[in-house]
Amino acid sequence: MPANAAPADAPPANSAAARQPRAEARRGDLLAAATRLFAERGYAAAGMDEIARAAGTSKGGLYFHFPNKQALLAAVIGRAAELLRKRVAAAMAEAGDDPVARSEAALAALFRTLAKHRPLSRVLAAEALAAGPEVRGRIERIEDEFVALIAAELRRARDLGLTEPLDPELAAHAWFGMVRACISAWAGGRIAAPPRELEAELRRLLLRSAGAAPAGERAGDRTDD
Amino acid sequence: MPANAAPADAPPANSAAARQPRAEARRGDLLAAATRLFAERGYAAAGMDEIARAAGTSKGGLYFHFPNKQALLAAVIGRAAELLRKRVAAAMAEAGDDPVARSEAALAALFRTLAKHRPLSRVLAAEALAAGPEVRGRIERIEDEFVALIAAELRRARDLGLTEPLDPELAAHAWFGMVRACISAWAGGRIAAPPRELEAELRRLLLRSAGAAPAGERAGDRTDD
DNA sequence: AGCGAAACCGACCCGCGAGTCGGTTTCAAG
DNA sequence: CTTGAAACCGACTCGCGGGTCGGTTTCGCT
Repeated sequence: MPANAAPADAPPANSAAARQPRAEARRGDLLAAATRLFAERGYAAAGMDEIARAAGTSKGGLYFHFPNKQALLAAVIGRAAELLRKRVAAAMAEAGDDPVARSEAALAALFRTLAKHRPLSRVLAAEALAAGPEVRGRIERIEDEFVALIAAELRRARDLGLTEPLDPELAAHAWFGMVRACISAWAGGRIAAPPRELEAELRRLLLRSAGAAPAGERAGDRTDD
Repeated sequence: MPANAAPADAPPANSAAARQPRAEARRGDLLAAATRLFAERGYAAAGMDEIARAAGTSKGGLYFHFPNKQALLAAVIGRAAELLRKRVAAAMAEAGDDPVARSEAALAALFRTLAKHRPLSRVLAAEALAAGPEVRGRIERIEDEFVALIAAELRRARDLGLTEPLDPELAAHAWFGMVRACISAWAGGRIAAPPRELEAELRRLLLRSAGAAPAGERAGDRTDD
């Protein structure tokens, strides 16, 4: 009997194959549980059985949806990437044309999304890097995607004379690093400030580092959820 | 026969007990091999047997020097911490009294040391976080040590009016994050610039983010652009 | 030379957890 | 109601790797 056929990795939303919604829900639970446990105990220490139980199902059920542990991690990361992409793209689109405003918006969206999903950022930041070169590469590519996004805006800003002369790629990496470090220090309780102030202060640091004035004074955009 | 007695964790340089230098050398080889392999394959994936062999010895020999895998990792981290402490302290002492100069020096030392020991920074940055909460805490404490060092200088600088108003703790975390991100992007070949330029550009970003002029411009040195 | 401890070796043990598999339940279509 | 495929279950397998241990070599000391 052909037991496991595994719906691969990303066939849910498209085509006609959208099987029972119940399966989709389970898949979601599994992904959520995996994210939580990977973050809490670490990739290596989190057991498949444990994850399955945490999602209210069994090992067999888990292996029906994901062919192996690596694939599970990959799915978790993929989901995270998609979430971040969506939020950042939306924020940038809403910010208009000004490259400084777009950079600000992108960073703010990144910050808020990561802050809202601590376990996820933990997985992205640390646990996943210990799971082998393939996954490590995958994460690096996602990071670079965002860095490139920001670097492009920074280049435009620089060429328009809105910032000091700088290396856009390097600056974008540095910005990303700042956001990450602050998020993780905050998530670990090593910074006391509430997210709102943290974000404001961080924004000041970022803009000053590029030598840019705070875009237009139209900063009061609402992008919560 | 009492086989393993394990020289604990840090008794080498002090007191009279400095046993055969040959043992000390082995210990060093072991530590080096462990650092390399932890960085390359990850803590979980690196096997004790593999590490022993890479150091030119055997499992038994490895277990003579370190009681278990965790302790080996702890020793690797401890060694790294000591190296960083030494370099940074020396650089700061050499930089005199000016808090901006001291911050610059500390960051530069951090940068250079990490850049010179890629595998080590990899272990510090990622692998070790996946090895359990105890080790994770240990690393966080080391980081916080340096962050506190820089934060203190930043606070002084701010109170002297040498920088814009800012939150020293947050800024220190952000600085640390910038350095880390740039190092890891560079080590991964994702930034092309040679270390010298990278360091210079990074220094510019750091100082601008605090709104501080390079220390040299206020003293005898002149550094136009 | 001869003794004893430090240093080292590597075959073996054993628990743990990823992955398997035959079977059972759910459910939509006919 | 029947049927068969999708979805799910959980006991079992099995290799891998951390840790052990009895034995062997090195070497300082007298």
